[in-house]
Amino acid sequence: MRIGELARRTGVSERSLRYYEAQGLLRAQRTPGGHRDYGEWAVDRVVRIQTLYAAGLNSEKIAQLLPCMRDEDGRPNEVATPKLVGELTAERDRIDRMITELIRSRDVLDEVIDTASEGASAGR
Amino acid sequence: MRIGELARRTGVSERSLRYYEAQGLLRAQRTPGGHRDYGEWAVDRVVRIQTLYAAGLNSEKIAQLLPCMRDEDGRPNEVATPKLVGELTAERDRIDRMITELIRSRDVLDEVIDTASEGASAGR
DNA sequence: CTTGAATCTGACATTGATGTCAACTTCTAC
DNA sequence: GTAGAAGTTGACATCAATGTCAGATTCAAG
Repeated sequence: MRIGELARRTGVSERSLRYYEAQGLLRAQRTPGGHRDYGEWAVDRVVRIQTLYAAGLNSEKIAQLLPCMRDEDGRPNEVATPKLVGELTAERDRIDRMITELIRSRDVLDEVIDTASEGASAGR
Repeated sequence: MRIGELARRTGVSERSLRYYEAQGLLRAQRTPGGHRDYGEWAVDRVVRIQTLYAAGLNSEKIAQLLPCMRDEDGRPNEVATPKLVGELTAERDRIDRMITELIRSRDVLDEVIDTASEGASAGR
């Protein structure tokens, strides 16, 4: 498929897809005329990239991590080096702390929302 | 206390504290000479601000939200308007989705880390 | 008073993914 | 072959919190 379809199917802009390629996250075959041509696997790949970006990893870490991830149908292409494992562990812990903080923030919002809703239904 | 001490005690840079003030998030008394003078309450306030920033809220939302939060010792100073409640609910749901995504990312990292660790201890 | 630490304001830089625009090329359907 | 849709590259803009620097002022202690 070409870039337009991939963008539509993943909800990611063409601009970002080209950026991913520049970052070494997403390779594409080229047509004789130079247009990018993606296989079905690209959809899954883009979703993964987005998820990892959302978790606060930068392009470089994602580029190192992707080949170590298990495909739905197979084994990883690479195994993380000890250095990478160390960095990923740090990321993991960061994400863990972030989850804790987010839960706290969510609880705060819930309380404010609840308070306002109670106040709206009765003059407590 | 003055800005240096507040920065030290909260781990937030002086630059950011001044920025919070400019955004209407953090008020300060002023000495006759114009230096900022904070009460003890400021420490807690800054921590809250940081937590909400980490949750992806922008300055404007935080400014609206802060007066609706319950102080440790008392009731909120304001109750959220219906409009604000709507916006906060959207934020709450966004945070909720983000937590789900983060957990997924954390799991992915754990798997990659575990795979590499297994491989290091035995040739499986 | 003096001196050095701390603070003030204001300006400019940074970061990194993404938006947007321009000029050009390729593809597809007629 | 031709028109219009879709794709290409490259450049510049954006956003928002924070870093950093400069020059001036204030504070606190001797």
